[in-house]
Amino acid sequence: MGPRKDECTDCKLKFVCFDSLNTDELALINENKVQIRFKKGEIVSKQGTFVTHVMYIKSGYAKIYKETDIDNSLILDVIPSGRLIGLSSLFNKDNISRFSVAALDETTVCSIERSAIEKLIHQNSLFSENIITLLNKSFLQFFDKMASLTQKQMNGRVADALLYLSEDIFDSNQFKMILSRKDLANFTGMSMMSVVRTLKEFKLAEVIENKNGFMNIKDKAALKEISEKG
Amino acid sequence: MGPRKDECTDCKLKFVCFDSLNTDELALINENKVQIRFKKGEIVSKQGTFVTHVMYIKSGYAKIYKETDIDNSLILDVIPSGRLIGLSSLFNKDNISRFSVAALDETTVCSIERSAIEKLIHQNSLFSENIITLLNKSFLQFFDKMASLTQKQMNGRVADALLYLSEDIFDSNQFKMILSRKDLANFTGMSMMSVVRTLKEFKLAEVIENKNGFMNIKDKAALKEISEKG
DNA sequence: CGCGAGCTTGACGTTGTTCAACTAGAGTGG
DNA sequence: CCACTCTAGTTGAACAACGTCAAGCTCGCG
Repeated sequence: MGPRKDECTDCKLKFVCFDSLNTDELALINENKVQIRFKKGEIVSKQGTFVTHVMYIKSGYAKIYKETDIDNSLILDVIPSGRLIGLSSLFNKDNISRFSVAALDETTVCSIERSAIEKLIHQNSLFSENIITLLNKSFLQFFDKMASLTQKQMNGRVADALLYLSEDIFDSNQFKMILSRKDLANFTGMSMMSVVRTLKEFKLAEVIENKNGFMNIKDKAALKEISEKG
Repeated sequence: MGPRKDECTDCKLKFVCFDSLNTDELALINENKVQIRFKKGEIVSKQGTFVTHVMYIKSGYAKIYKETDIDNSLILDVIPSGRLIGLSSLFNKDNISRFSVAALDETTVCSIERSAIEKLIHQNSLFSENIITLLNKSFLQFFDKMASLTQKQMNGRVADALLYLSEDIFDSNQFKMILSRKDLANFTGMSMMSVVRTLKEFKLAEVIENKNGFMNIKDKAALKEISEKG
């Protein structure tokens, strides 16, 4: 978890909105960022602290979660590499973070000064458009998640979570289970025991396979049907 | 519900982000907008259609909702006058609306060409900042709503809904109940019957009063306590 | 080999939904 | 002005969904 400097200009991973920046602008980002490695489980950013940075996930995975009660939280989203965290705090007068971020695996984060991003939004309208596009993508995604959480029951919600991991995060039917059962519970708004029972049902129905910390979606069609039936 | 032209430049109601526009820019909005009146219950914009406009609520109230099943929906938000709807569709390639909008009362809407707003975002960075600020305010609000819906049980969710109406929409302890029981159910993720029972409890505990379509919050402290206990 | 964290299981209790019957009030036509 | 109808709201009883509790398991690690 030591700070480190890599050049943004050389970064092969720069994504979406960074495309619209010229060399000078990338240099501004470069001067105002720190690269940090986190181990699995480490907290990247803590709810209630001041938001001074936007985080770019260079490699690994992170979860964004709201801490509600002790021992209870809500995972708002799972973030793979190539995506930004904390855009929703831009231009926010009340500077206090409304959520925490933690690494779900060995994860490298570029922590970029918020003010640098805000400056670029002012001077580069294409960058600004890209930021708005990114925000709006998450927006629509959250609407769907909200509908899933409120309108579906356990089978449907677990199916949605697995499909989300498979399609949006890993783009594969087989993936490492970076979410613990407790995490899955907090992601679906269920108790851990209910998650376990639901996964067991799926396993018995031969819809999924789950061994050694890996998830294998054997029958995606069935999973989609479960998701749609609610 | 006939179209009509009022001058944006004269509009006393122009809000937040429109402050940052100069006379020419306001004129662009003016040339690309239509003002429409809706009666209570009328649909302003329908899920599944193409998004071509951003809507400004000039007077009245609207609900934004996702239609899930027949006879079931989820109210994402209630919008009072002075606010914009449809910002989340800006710069979205996939142009199809993910939610419906309906009037909750006699409501006047200014329907503004999406492309005009997008053009202004490109040419006026302060406007662009204001749009991002607005988007982010809703973002943080949705996080809270999601936490409420998933972590609290009925009493807490109904309390949250009433507090939201009281504090964020009407800014008063007494207000016209623009949401029907069914609406309240779709807003809190409950069945209508459970909403009725919960409100009855609140009435018996003298926390609220509810007659002739008006809601009166008699004991806000108690309501807040219910909200916090979950 | 033993310890502990994460996971699994079953029995049980609570929460909230469903169904069905009923009521109140608003609008309609005679 | 009165029945008539229609919709929104209300109520209770039965039931399903889900969480809680407590016990036991598994596997990696010292």
